[in-house]
Amino acid sequence: MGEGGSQPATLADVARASGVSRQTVSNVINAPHRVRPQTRARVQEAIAALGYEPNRLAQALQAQASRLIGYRIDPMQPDSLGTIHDRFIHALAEAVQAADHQLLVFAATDQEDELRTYERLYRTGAVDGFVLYGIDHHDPRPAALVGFGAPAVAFGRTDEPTEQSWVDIDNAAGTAAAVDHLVARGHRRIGFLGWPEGSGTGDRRAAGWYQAMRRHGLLPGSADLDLRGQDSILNGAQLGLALLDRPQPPTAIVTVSDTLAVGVLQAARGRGLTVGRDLAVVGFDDTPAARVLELSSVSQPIESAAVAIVRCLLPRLPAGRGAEPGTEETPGRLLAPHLVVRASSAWSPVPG
Amino acid sequence: MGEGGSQPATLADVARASGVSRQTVSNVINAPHRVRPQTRARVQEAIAALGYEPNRLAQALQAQASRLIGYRIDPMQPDSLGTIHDRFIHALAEAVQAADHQLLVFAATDQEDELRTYERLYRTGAVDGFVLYGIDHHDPRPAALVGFGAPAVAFGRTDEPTEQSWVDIDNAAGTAAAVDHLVARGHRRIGFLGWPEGSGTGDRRAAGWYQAMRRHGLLPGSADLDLRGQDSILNGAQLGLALLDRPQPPTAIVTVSDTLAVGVLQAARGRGLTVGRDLAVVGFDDTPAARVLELSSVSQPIESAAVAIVRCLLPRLPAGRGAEPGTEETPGRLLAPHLVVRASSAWSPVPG
DNA sequence: GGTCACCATTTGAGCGTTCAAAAAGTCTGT
DNA sequence: ACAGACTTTTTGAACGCTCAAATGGTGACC
Repeated sequence: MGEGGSQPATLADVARASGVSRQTVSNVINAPHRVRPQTRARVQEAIAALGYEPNRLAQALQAQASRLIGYRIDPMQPDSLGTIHDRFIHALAEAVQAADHQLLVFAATDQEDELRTYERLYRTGAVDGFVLYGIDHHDPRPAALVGFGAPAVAFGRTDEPTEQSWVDIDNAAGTAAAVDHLVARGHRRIGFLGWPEGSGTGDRRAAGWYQAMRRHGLLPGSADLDLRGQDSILNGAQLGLALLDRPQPPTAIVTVSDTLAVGVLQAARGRGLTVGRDLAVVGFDDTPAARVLELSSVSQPIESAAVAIVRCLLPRLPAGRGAEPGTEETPGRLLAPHLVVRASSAWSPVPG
Repeated sequence: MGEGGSQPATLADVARASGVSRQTVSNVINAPHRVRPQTRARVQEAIAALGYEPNRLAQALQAQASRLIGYRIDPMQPDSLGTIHDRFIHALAEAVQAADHQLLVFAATDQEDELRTYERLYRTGAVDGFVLYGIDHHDPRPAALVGFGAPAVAFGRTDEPTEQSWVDIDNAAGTAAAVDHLVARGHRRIGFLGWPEGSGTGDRRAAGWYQAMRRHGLLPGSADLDLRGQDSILNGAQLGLALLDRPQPPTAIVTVSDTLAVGVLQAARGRGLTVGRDLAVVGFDDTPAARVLELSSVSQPIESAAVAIVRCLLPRLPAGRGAEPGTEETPGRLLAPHLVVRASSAWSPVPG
């Protein structure tokens, strides 16, 4: 086990110590069945004695596979509350490590720089592929990666109809679950605060509200309770006030994000309403802020998403072992979120 | 520029295309002055035509330097608000890239796993060194890394008195600045909410409050306004109420973290006080939550910290160019934070 | 014109690993 | 005892790059 601060042992060192050739040592590690048990034992002893571990750089060069996955972290946008981005990175790192790869994380100043970096990292062999975060339709990044042949899987759906190129949350199901929950509590007038049309993700969350409302026979009656705006607390407060000042105000509000929901909490307070008693609010993303503020929120199964992404990516990587035939099941590309109910939506408008 | 989806060009390809040997191409890139201008031009033309970029794996193997820095991301603790951890990773990635390195980010399940991973990554040549986050005295990690000779720099001070092994924020100066600011606004009774004794960082922040209070002649008069508890919003609220219910309550409260500060905001609301009008509050870390809640907070210069860390690490890395003699200035190990004043502490208790 | 110094370029080797093929060893059956 | 069919082990080459040393060209100087 020992070993001072000296240079790490190499295959040749182990070979010399156990009186065999380098290749035999290599075989002991990579194809033990080819080596006579007696020799194998002797070599393994030497491996343990020298604390040998194969040099990853040399393996990478020979295999033409760095076993690194590239991932761009974007600077967080200053307006919104803490995101679930950090949860995603952590989950991704874990998933990638489970597949004997590692995560190479880099920063880019803008999108042009990002694209250049993707290409450089890939062409210099620094990474074998990429994971993309926050991708939506019409994003140029997936196409650019396909352009120079880099394997990539996006979190968020891309334009490519083909193969396994993305994994996404079933956003519509999330808002629909929020509506179902509120209806079950007895709410009939349920508002929605969303993002401006055009963001696929926001549109799908809006569609979930719309479909669930229609399913419960609450449309077109509540059609005027659907407002949109940029993702900021201030906007959430303003739009929230607009809803609360309606002649027939909603008893519950579903939002497209926790950020907007926090704004609604402020608006309610501004109108003298106690959330959870006079008004129900449900956010989206289950950020730390939601936990802290006792805000019900739609939680994305982001750990499962990371695992699914890696499962999609792996077979397309040079070092991707062909995935044992038994475990061949197509990974779900659309993952179901689940609603976390907290005090902000515990209230029922009708007695009983 | 072109190039389809074919294999990237190698040094040999460029050499063939421009009619010289591999080494000459290598020299054009790494030591251009050794090559006759005419030849150089021809080779550079071929490089551009083939879109050649040196293979990083091959360089790494030859140089025995991966030019990767290892960094463990820990799962965020569920209780506190969003941290500044994500800001740090981003800043670190940028700083590392500026030095022609990259960041390898990994997850570990516990500390034992973390230490094992450090050693494995280092001994397999996967990384050249490490950056440690959230280190305090008596943390076993720095010593473990020294144990197998891996270069590492910590954010937060280590036990080693030697060399450049850490960079830290001047925590005491942060809380002191908060006190100074409040005193300048006319406050005389300024409370402090800290962490339990034993965390070096928390102790230093407490010391900053204590020293500044003494300097302004407010001690021992206000000595009973110093309370401690674990970092959670609930604790902040409870300790905040304890302070506000004193016979002579404070007019301002400095906290060791934004998390506790948010608790104080809740406590104030619970007692019918409006923060910024009846009570001043200052947090620590300048998290997104502070921005959103208009909470004054001590902001850590985390981008500068990342740069300083890389500057400490670089000369100890195998690929670390010896740092041009001109820029030899010792990087500051203790960085000054600055106070961001917002509505929560805009109030003055005395007229004028 | 030959020796020397100097610049430009090439050759050979090696970083640590694995693949492919060759060589050596072991067993069986006749 | 020897061919054939194994199994086990070794050799040589390669991945793409850079270091160290060798080679080829130029001109200057006596």
